[in-house]
Amino acid sequence: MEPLNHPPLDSTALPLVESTGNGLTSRQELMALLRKHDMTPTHPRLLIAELLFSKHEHWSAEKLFAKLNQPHHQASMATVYNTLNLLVHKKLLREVIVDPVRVFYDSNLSAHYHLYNVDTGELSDIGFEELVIEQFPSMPKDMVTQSIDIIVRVRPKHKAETIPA
Amino acid sequence: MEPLNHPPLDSTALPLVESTGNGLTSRQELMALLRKHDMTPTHPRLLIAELLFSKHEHWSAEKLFAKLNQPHHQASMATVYNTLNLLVHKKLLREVIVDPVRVFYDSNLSAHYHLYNVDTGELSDIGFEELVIEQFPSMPKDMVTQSIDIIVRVRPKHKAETIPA
DNA sequence: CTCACTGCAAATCCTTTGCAGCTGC
DNA sequence: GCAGCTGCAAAGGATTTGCAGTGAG
Repeated sequence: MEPLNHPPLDSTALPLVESTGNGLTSRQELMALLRKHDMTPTHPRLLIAELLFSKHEHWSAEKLFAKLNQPHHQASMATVYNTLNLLVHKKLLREVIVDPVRVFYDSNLSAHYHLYNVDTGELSDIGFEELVIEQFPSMPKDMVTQSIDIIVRVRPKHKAETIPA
Repeated sequence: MEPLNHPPLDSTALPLVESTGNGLTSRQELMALLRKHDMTPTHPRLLIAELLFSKHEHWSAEKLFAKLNQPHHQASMATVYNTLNLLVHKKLLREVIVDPVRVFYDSNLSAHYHLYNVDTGELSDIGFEELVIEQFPSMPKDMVTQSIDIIVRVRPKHKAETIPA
């Protein structure tokens, strides 16, 4: 899925690999993926990559760490963060900033947007076709668009607003 | 400036007051504003409100604190945070989350979007008319849209990408 | 006078870093 | 074997909190 009516994105902002997610990527494929991006395919990294790339899902560092700390799975928090940051820099992973205290990582690199349930902290996708931008502002000269993040914050209709103090 | 082709926003998500910013709001007006929202108009709060509401600008807690700590201006960091959070809850201020480590506060409550310069950390406005959403996804039933945050991340064309490790 | 607000400092939370030991190739 | 990676624990930075003192009405 390529940007259609998007303004031109900086080419380096586009995925450097074919969309990795979705399928159950095999061990071999994961190793190849890491190697291709100059990352030594170590055990912890493979475990992390397996979770991230086997299926499009939104992960937080904490959630990932919790999942890893099951039998046969392990990596330290530091390694989880290191690997996540590395994957983001390598553009194999997208950082979704919805809340200063809740950063999500998304292996879905195709153009899409996000729906954030403020009540539950749940994050879900809005397909690229579901939200159409017709007119886009002209960019300042010498500037390139790196990404367009759209977050639609929703909450349950019934839930009364909590306004403290 | 009212939403035009936006999907209907939850009414409580709309400004409860006439757009306060822009003009140089007087001391009296600021006191009235705070009182109207059940906030005791104390000295520190007035100083903070003065900076926030006299002109549409993007403030971080830190920047605000720095500005306050000049002669005749003072408030502790705790009070700055307390006041900012309070104003956000009262919907007199909008939180703009662009970076987990860089939260901005915006007194411009009218519908608009943001342009974030990744290189300098500078945040600027994209007018509501400059970016037109033509098609909007249908919301899950029982859900109301609280806000639509659009952040266009840009960086200087010339600047080489920094990919560590 | 009273309740709410303030400021300080300590506490939290998430994330990063320093560094010694381990591991992929 | 050696560079690169890991884990631990300590450091860091931003925000929050506890609490005694202060000030608005």
